[in-house]
Amino acid sequence: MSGSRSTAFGRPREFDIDEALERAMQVFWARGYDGTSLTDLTGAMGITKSSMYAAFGNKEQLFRKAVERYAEGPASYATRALREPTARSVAEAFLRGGVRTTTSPGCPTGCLSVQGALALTEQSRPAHDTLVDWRNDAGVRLEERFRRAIEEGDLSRDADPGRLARFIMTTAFGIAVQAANGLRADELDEIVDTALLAWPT
Amino acid sequence: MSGSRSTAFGRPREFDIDEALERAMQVFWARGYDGTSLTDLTGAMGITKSSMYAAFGNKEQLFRKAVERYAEGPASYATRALREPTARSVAEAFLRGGVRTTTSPGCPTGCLSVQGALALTEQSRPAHDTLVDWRNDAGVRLEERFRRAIEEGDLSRDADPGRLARFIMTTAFGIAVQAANGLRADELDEIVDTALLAWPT
DNA sequence: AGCGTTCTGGACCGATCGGAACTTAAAGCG
DNA sequence: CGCTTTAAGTTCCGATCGGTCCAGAACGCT
Repeated sequence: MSGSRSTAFGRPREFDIDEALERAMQVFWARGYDGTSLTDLTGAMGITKSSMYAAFGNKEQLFRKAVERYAEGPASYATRALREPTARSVAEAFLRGGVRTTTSPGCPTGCLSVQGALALTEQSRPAHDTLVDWRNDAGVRLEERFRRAIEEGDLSRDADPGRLARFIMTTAFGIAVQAANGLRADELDEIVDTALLAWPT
Repeated sequence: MSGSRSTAFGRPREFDIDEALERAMQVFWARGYDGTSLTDLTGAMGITKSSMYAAFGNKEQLFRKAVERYAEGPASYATRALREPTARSVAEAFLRGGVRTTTSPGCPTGCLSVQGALALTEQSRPAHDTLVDWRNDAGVRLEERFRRAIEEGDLSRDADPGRLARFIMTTAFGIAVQAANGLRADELDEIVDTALLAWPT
């Protein structure tokens, strides 16, 4: 973890490591892991390969850190949504947040967790697995939140938390693909409206 | 279009062009356009690069032909679904078909049209555009079918065909991602059940 | 000043990328 | 039999891939 030590010993870093990571995240977001070369990355980050390797390790570790930054930044709506008071408002906040992030101006369309490494290749396996785990974790957290909602009484005891979580996650993933397909935010919000019609009363 | 001429003039082709295309489709399906190298392709196809170039042109054209084969093969459920008698049964057949194809044993999980080239890179732009067009076309055909259903009276005049089509497409894309995520067919079928609860009465 | 430590820029690495070229092989036809 | 045509197999191409190495530069510390 030498990348975050700010107590300078030796020559100080000449670039902003957060800014560089932000740029790397944007490139991975737009082009995916396989489609992004070191030249793409260092070009966008404004640093040389040696600086990148010294600060982040290698391409694979840089991707992992970019995903972490994505989770805490553009995808932070997911964690925030879990704090909504009812299961239904959790689901709605989750989907609305997905719409906003996948269509945010100045950012690539779509979702890094979906288009970062959906296909599985030899060299993208670590990146692929990272994203599979993250997507599944998100579903599990949603399921646990829905289970709590049943205990709290704002969701019917007949409801299946796992099934609802998988449905919401599916809708969110579909929205990410549609955003990459060029759909506008208002069209995606209509999709959220429609999906929520399936929500148990 | 010299690839399909079977009237032999000159040395006859020693491999089955359909079989080779099938293999190429499978590789693109699993690894995506960017993640697939010519070595991957020719290795799976059992031919050399020169044979591939002579028969299919280049990697990009091979991808296009693989997508066409996918559309007529594994994804043919989409066209068949449109012939269902009612809008609702069209939607259900479309989604059930998606579940079956994205979880078919012996084939890669997920959907070629989604994971073939979701991210946009310099070299994948043609493949990416091909898939964007195809996905949007599928939505348009669904929308037209729903519009016809309104005229035929099996769908309410209050329904919005475009909105419904986008919702069904979104669910189908989400299912493709979930399949790539490792969900089982029965879990995906539950998602279809849930999504159809949003269908207008 | 000298030293240890860390960062920078650029040269360099073997491997692989998509693709072209060239030779050899197998067919029909006169 | 040549002659033409097309496919197969091999070699080679320039470019790029992810990654390493090294000399020099910029700091804190003594």
